[in-house]
Amino acid sequence: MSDPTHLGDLQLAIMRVLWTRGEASANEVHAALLDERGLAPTTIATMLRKMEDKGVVDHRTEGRQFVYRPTVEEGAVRRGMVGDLVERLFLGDPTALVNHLLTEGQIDPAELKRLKELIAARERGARGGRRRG
Amino acid sequence: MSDPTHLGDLQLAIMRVLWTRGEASANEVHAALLDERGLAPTTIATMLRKMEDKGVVDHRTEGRQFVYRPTVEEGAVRRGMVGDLVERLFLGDPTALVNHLLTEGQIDPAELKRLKELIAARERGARGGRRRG
DNA sequence: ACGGTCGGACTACCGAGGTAGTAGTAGCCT
DNA sequence: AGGCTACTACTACCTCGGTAGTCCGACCGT
Repeated sequence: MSDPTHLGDLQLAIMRVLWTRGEASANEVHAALLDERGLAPTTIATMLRKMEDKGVVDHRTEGRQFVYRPTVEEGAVRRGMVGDLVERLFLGDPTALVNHLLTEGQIDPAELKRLKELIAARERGARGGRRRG
Repeated sequence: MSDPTHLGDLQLAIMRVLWTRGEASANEVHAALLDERGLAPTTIATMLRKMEDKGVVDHRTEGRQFVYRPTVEEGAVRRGMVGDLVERLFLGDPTALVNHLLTEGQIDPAELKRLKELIAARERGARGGRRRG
């Protein structure tokens, strides 16, 4: 439990707001998500509390209101969720996922050269080690 | 809501068995998943029924037992779930997912050249065409 | 000081995945 | 035929995401 690596849809949307703004009150989050999903303010507040419970956000009190802040980084969540998907759907082989992306036509042909550059950069620069851990 | 594009972990494992073998009885599925996750046979059977309910599998009766068959293809599920993830986590940009895979070091350096070949193949051959529908 | 408003707290509820026991039934073996 | 066995069907629970109403307390303005 409390695996910060599994977030639902709403939770992700909320996290996105938090990641973008650094921090936000429940109200601000609600406002930010209003057009995207017309939810009641209480829903957002409840979700935020549940998320704090789970440990993915944090809050401090400012006046009467809570200002929430993410406690997990976007990268970590991405890693977790992508890793999870790769595990479940591609038996742990990330390359298979890339292959899927490629062959299922989800990648714009125009993007292909960008990808090649990415790979080239990866080949040059990144022998295994140097993630900022 | 019968979206065949969202399957849980167990469901995926079951589908994998079904995809691999073409069809299987509840018992066979159970046997196939026994070491991977030590579940009760009834659990598998229940799950299978729920999945039939949801429309992702189908069964025919053979003697006393049900032989289940997938009604959705692996590719469709992959497309759905990967697309979902891309939507939720990468704002609909699949290239960003590839980029993530690359920069997060989840791709073996050795795989990089395979990827380049994949991309090259995609650039050459694959203008939308050659997969069945 | 009092009442209104704003916002968090609590509570409730739904659906789906997951897990499994028990009941029922049909077929088979003796 | 009668009982055993191997299935499925039913049912029950738990967890978690999602959704929202209501309540209560604090703060602010008059």
